[in-house]
Amino acid sequence: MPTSSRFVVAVHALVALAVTGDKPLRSEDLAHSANTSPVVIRGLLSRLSAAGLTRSQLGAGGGALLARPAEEINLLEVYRAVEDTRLFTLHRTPPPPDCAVGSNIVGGLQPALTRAREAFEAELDHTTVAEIADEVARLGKFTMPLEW
Amino acid sequence: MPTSSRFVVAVHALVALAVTGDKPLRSEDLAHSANTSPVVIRGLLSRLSAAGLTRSQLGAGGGALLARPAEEINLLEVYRAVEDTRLFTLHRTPPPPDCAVGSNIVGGLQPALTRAREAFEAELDHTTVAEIADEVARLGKFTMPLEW
DNA sequence: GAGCGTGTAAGGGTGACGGTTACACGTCCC
DNA sequence: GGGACGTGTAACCGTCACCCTTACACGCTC
Repeated sequence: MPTSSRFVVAVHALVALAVTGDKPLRSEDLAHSANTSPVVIRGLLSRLSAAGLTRSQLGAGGGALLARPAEEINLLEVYRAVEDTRLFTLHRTPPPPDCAVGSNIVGGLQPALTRAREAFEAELDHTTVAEIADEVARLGKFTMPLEW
Repeated sequence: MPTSSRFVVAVHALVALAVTGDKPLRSEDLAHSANTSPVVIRGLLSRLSAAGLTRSQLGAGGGALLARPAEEINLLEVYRAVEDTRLFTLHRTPPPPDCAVGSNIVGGLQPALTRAREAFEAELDHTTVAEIADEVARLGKFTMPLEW
């Protein structure tokens, strides 16, 4: 089972902020770009700002901004901000303790699962939002900052 | 969002078969060990046998057996047999093509997502069911084959 | 041939997810 | 200072995957 779409949409929003520069973007603008609703975007921005990745300006002319340069935001931070980071679901109901296999399978399996998760997260850790933004600019043949 | 519990339960079943040796185990036995229902186990065994990891003996005294030595079954095979291997969900509805970010975000992000998935799968690839079974036997202080 | 065990289909309960509506609050602009 | 703007959050709903249960036809062993 895959993750939710929150991660990809959150990266989408951060990339949009990165290519736009210092101009605040409204949740409505981001929602249009990601083809979702402003409330969903605001929910994501709420998590991202709690994680220190974005900040918001209220009032007219307001919107969301990156709290840090895009070069200093990596995908692991985004992932942790918006997703449940447990990659594996254990048994819905725990195995019986009187079973030699059932009582030890989780302990025996945990190290391998942890290694897999760490390898996954390490890969996200060394990709930045700026790199994705650069790639998007290259594919879209535009230069930053992008005017909307 | 995590995977389903199918992966962990499938490994559980394979480990149970591994520690038991050549004796077939019924879906009911495996269900008891994993604290789930026989039908769920049979659904998993159906996928595992399709992937060439187990085989089933019908009739009285029948049950499931490993199709190969546990040393030759790695966790990646199990994972691929029972799970949806797409780790990331893209936008629920695709971004509009007239948006410079929306039309290129997927292409720009894909390489990073692929690297993360490959790192994850590579880790699963070099752990075998036999290793997990050994670890479970060590934790449970029993020797294989285990009598039930 | 009788019983055992598998394989699979159908139906239901549960929970996460994403969309929508609604509204209170803070902030900027005139 | 008043009004418009935009955020933040709660509540509700439809949808879907997941897992459980029941049910039953088929094949194999004894």
